[in-house]
Amino acid sequence: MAGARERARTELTAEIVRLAREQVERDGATNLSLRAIARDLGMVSSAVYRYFASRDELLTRLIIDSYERLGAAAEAADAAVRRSDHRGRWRAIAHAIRDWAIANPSEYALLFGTPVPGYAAPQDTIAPASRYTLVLLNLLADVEAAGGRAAGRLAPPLKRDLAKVRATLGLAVDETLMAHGMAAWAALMGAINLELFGHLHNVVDTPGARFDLVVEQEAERLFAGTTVARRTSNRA
Amino acid sequence: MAGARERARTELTAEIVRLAREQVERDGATNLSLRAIARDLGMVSSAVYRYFASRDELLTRLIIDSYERLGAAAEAADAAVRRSDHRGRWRAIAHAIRDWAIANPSEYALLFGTPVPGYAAPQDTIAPASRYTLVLLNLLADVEAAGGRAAGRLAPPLKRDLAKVRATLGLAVDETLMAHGMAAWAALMGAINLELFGHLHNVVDTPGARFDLVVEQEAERLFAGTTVARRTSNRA
DNA sequence: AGCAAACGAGAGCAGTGCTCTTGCATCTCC
DNA sequence: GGAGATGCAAGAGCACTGCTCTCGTTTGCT
Repeated sequence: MAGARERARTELTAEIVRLAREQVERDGATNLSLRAIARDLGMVSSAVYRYFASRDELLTRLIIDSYERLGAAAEAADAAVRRSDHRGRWRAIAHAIRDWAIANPSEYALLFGTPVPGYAAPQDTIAPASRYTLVLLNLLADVEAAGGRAAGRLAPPLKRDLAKVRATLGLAVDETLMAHGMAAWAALMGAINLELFGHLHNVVDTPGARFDLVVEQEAERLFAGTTVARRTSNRA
Repeated sequence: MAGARERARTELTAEIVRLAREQVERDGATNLSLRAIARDLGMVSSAVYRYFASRDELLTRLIIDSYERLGAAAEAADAAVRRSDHRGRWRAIAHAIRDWAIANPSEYALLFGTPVPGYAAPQDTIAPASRYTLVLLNLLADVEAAGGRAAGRLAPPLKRDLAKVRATLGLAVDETLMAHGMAAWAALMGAINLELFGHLHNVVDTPGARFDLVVEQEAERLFAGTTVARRTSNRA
């Protein structure tokens, strides 16, 4: 089995992806060049098209991989904290996402930056894309199970959407709590975006401290009503 | 005065910018092509370089214009609300920013999406860039003047940075309140980003309703302690 | 009137994504 | 094991891109 041809194919495919990722990290996604990859490989440009039908297809592959890495980072951070320490888990997840973004700015931009105009995300990206959000949703479910509730009243259409999400994912999370969780998610991503895309220059030089603030504020909002876990070590 | 040559120059410059903006709106910033503009103008591509030294310079011009428009929209929305109705002003500003983003997605992406790798924002973009944030900061100053205070303790380095900002801008805003304002700002931009860049697909179909939620939550956080304005019409 | 600056046109360089043909290597089926 | 189908790399080529340089012409200022 594993004919020489097939093995060469998978190896070359992996090599292309590796070089592509290097290029994206160095020059950004817009400057990804199939021809440059071909040159590095000692091949002619048309040969690369045997492995990826187009530049977009290669980009899609990179996007999927990046989502998986981000998801893995979030999962690992979450898993390292005691299950009942919801605040600690939130902090860990949020910082893991930010740390990953800081460490891999080009990849983060690939996922959360400007979408390429012509490019429509294919179906096979949505599963990996939801991996890191699932970590947050699972945390919400645990909060709910521990008796956490969120105050407030939701607009009926939003409530309906969220009920649908709950049904689809099979998660036991109250719509209101989920809505608060999504607001926290938006604040988290917004803080990272502002920091990473340079909108804080000439404003604040310590984005890390500001990020902590956002995380803490969201924690306060999400877990203020939670009546669990005799207050033990809550510090990160 | 206004020699024919000079007049022709300013007219052509304006025409180039107009065509460039059209192109960005239609095809996105990455697909902006000087050659295409030259074609539309009936000129040869090299002639355009008499007016803009490079593609980046033209993009910078577009960015500045867009920041000005966004700033103007925010200012207008703020001005339409009674000064003492801080909640209403926050709502108006937030919705104005979002509405502008929805109406001009490509321009918004130009401002807040992935920065072009090689591109460093020139000095002359930072003043227009801070125009819409100034609207928010002025609101904070009014809240402060009305006796609004924010709870919580800030990390010393963040507090120092914010004090510097206050000194630079000459704004009378407590650091803690400013920090809360910046968190609200991050949440606002995060919500818009997620909505506009398609990260809510397969999650929530009514981003408008969800956006309202974020705005309301931030309003709650910012103005909970404010002890002003006998509660009158607070509805948008 | 004379001169310098501004200007548009054109050719050209280096790069891009992508297609098509051509010949060789490999794998598969009889 | 040989014959035919398939996979693959190479090369040429098309239609683009940003940008540079040169070369006449037009314009405006002195």
